Amino acid sequence: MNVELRLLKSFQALADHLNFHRAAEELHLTQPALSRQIQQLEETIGKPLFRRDKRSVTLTHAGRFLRGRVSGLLTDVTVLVRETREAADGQRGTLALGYTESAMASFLPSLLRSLREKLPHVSVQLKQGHSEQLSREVTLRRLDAAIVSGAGGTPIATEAMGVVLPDNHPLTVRKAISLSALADEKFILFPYQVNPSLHRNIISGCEQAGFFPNIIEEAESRILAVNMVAAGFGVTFLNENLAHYCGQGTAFRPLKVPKLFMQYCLVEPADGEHPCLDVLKKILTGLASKPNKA
Amino acid sequence: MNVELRLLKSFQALADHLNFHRAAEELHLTQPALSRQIQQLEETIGKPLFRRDKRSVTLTHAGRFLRGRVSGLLTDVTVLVRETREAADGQRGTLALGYTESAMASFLPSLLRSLREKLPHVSVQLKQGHSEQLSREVTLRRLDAAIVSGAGGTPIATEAMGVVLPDNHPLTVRKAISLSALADEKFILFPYQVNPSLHRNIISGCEQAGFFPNIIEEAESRILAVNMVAAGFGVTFLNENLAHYCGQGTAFRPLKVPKLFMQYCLVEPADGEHPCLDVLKKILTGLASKPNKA
DNA sequence: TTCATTGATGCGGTTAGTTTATCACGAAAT
DNA sequence: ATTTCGTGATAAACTAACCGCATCAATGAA
Repeated sequence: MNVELRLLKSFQALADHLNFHRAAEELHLTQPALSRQIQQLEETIGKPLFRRDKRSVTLTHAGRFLRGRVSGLLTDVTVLVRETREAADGQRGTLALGYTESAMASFLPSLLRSLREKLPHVSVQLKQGHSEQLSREVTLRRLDAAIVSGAGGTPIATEAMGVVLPDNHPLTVRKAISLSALADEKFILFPYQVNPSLHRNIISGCEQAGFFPNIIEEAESRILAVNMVAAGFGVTFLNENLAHYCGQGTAFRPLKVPKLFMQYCLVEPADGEHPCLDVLKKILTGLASKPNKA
Repeated sequence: MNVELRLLKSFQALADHLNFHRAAEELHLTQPALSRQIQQLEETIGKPLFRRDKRSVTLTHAGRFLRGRVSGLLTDVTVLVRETREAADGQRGTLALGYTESAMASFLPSLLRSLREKLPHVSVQLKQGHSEQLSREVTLRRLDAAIVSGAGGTPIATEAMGVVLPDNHPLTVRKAISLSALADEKFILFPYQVNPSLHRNIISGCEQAGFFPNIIEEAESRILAVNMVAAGFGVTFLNENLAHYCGQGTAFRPLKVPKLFMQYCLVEPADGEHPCLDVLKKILTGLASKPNKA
């Protein structure tokens, strides 16, 4: 014999009314049906829960104990059902989100803040990584989605790039620099494997400006690239939003049109139906309407 | 449509195995039955919990959320059933116990200590009062039982009484005093209403010793009676176990046979089937075997 | 193709639950 | 004392739910 929630609900009603007829009425049952249910519950427990005094029903010791606990259990169940429905709508649960360093350095903080506001009960599990690696983890279902720089998903944001020059460089006199003016420079770029799309973007951009960039170094991080510029190794490109990375010994200048752009994409799994992502995308379109907010 | 525990158990099994056949096997069901149950659960939730990929079953977002919570709920239920069974055996629940001042002053502390040891999960709610009042509350079911002095229940302990004399009283030279030697004394007793049985006991004891006691005062509490003895109003009777109540100006002397006794009784309700009381009675017989332990 | 494995579905039988009607008991009213 | 009402338990008939069997459709492997 097995306990079912229906039996516990019947028990609660009877414990409240201490009267089979009225309790059955509240449960939309007939009195004999309730009688059987209570018998069944008492059978599974093994001991009587009510004392039938031919005139009135009273709780036994075990019944009193149970009464004090059923209520909590039943509300637990209804809460669980409700919250599961909310989870289906994306209001609850977990969102494992991958992101790149550059995304975190620009629009991701405000995106996450909006997400927390819209979905306060969703726990966002963040994991930083490189674009390629994050995309792989999404297809392996170890991440629910990832925000990467480069192609490979739905575009969600673009950021213009600028040039980082040594502060003694003659071009620093200009407020903005055209790509063709950099034809003879030495370039420090990201490794191709870390962000192939950006790498290709830069090279094709230079080729359209009439030269092939002389890449003398590949730096693992943006800060390292800036430091190498300060040390005089060459010049590098940097998102306009990250211009504050440039400190002592360097100067940041935006590019003239045609600019170079860094593309951010949202990578989702094949049958992606994670409901939180719908909310996230809605927030993204909201952010896009007021560009470069971060 | 309503959620039943059977459905949640089936959900858990399928969420564990992600395979209808193996989950059904574990549940001692056939695969179609499980299929229907999952459909039914998804119908009540309103959203799918599993993604059937024609080749494999995976959890949806809502399913993942639910999986993390069902386990706790199901164990809550089994724990509740188990603890209710324990409550029926008296291992859990509440015991509302009335007691008199004198009981607490003698054997009740050790009784309660034993009770806590035998029934650590039973919360004992104590209420002090006079015998008559406590017996009434038991019949009104506001108390599960009461330990009173006097008749009216099953006898559980007897304590010999002694005499409290002013320390300048000539009888203090004797180590024990016969009741008949007190024929000419003035007596301070408990009010009749507070403990009629004791009152009657004392008077009939005195009559058998050949005199009717000269009651000059009725004191509400034992301490008060002792103080009145110290003030020279007369003499009083006191349980031997409470001899330490006698301080400055008084002297306690046991009675010679035939002694006076105070009877303690356990008062239970008419259909008393509170399981904790069985344990309590077993402890009481244990205490009786080593008398005057407290 | 052929076979095995996946989950879904239609059907018949069984079980469990519900209803209606009745019984046995006790208290209160007459 | 008798009647009347209200209590919960019970029997029989009906209904709905559920389970198991057989089968189907879709997919992947040999």
